[in-house]
Amino acid sequence: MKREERRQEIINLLVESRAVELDDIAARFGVSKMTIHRDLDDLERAGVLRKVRGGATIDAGTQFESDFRFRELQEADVKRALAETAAELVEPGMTVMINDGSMASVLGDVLADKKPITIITNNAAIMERAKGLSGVTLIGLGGVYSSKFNAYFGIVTEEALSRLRADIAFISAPAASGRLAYHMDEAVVRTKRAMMASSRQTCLMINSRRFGHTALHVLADLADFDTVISDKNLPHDTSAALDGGKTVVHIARETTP
Amino acid sequence: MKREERRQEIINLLVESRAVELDDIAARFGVSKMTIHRDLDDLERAGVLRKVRGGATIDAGTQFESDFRFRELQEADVKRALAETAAELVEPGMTVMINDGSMASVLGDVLADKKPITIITNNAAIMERAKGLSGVTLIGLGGVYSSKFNAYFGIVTEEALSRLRADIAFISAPAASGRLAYHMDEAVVRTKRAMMASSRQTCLMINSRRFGHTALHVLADLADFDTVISDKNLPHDTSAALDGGKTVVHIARETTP
DNA sequence: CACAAAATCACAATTTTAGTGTTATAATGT
DNA sequence: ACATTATAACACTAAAATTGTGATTTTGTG
Repeated sequence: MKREERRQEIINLLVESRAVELDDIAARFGVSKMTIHRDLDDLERAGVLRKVRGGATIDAGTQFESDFRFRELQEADVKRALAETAAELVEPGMTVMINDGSMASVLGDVLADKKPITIITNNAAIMERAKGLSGVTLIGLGGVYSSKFNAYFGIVTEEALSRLRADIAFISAPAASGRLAYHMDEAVVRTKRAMMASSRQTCLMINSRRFGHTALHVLADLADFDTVISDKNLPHDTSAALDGGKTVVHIARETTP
Repeated sequence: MKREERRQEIINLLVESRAVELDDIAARFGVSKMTIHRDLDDLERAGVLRKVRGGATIDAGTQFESDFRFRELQEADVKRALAETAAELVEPGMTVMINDGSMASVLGDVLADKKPITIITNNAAIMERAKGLSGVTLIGLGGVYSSKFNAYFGIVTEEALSRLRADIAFISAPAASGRLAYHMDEAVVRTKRAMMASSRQTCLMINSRRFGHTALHVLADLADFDTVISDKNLPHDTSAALDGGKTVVHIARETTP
């Protein structure tokens, strides 16, 4: 087991049980306590957890859940599966919009294979990676940078979007319930909506775990999207509610069982 | 001597003599020819030189001089001196625009001390570094990414600028002669001009070595700027031509004699 | 076209770096 | 006060990066 896997596992444990004990995880992974100390120190520096005597806890509810670096680490396999399913909607030569979020950054990587391609995004992680690639025309959206989301937002972003048009927009959301998707931040909602308005087709990418939660602002009705991509645990009521409408639901198949 | 030092030295040799011989540099650094081959291959991939049989040459005038990664390495001391002089024009709380170019990126770093500050830029290097800083509000301009300049340009950039207003704009130029500054790329010229138009004050930062050259497009008359910052080798005819006008000329003092 | 010089390739040898464990010392909570 | 837990310093190991060697291919030139 590699270092990063171990750290990912520690995070998973934390998400489930809110707290972990140092001795416990050292034994579980068969490494020394010192190594676990170092893991926890680094994860603390990254803002993912809080070290306490004898272990670590998660700062649930607050900063943490909306923290980019945390989400960056979470459930990489599901993200990749969704991204690969989404990539099937894209042909070389298309212009795609991709929004903020770690799921979206994974999509950015996957789409690099579809070149030539034009990527329009406000997501700083995608910009950073797409910069170097030949065959990818990168259009950054600009705006006020938000470190919380590692992306750009605001009037500048929205106006830029109003002048652009893409073949398809890939949108992600941190919460959904029934047929509605939610987001806690107004500026982010506005940018996502502007992307949807500027694209011929729209696609929502959402991990099934995000269902059953809500947030302050309604982002959109799932039926507003042409395509919804999720995984096999997508709640039944949601898929039933979309049945018969224009929205096509794709269930990503697991690549790593 | 480490790999990167050796490569930097190869670039320095190349800048001086326009061409280098493979056997020659292999002997000089006491490494095998194979290693030099690999150095040259990588530098060629980075767009810094052109491999020829038996060695390598610099593509003067063309691609090379306008290559970001090359300029990034060159004359770091002069750049820093100019940037520090420029920083004196900035007070905490101000909104500044910074254009593309390696000189500008250095300014970005120096300005980080003046916080709180708002930085508006199309320069990807600055965005990357300013992202992490607290006290710095970063407004990215967006646009089509250009790897040649490591920055964003185009209609999106210009329209964003038309909606913004800064206290001061810092502009740099790769060539100047007499009282005119030049640039080889039309899109870049338009962005620089848009920045000038959207700022209360304008400041040109230019290494004296850039004088005596021209390029396809005239960027601006030096007298259009409120301030011109250069070093002690600024040509006499230029400083004379600005004398008596509104433009203030600052000569950066060398920090490393 | 031949052939010497140069370039490339594939692999082995070497150096460097990242990750981990051990032990000694300091800090902490009850 | 003292049993735990945390930190620091150093040594060891595995992995990755860098370099060199010799075989093989390509290139320019007479």
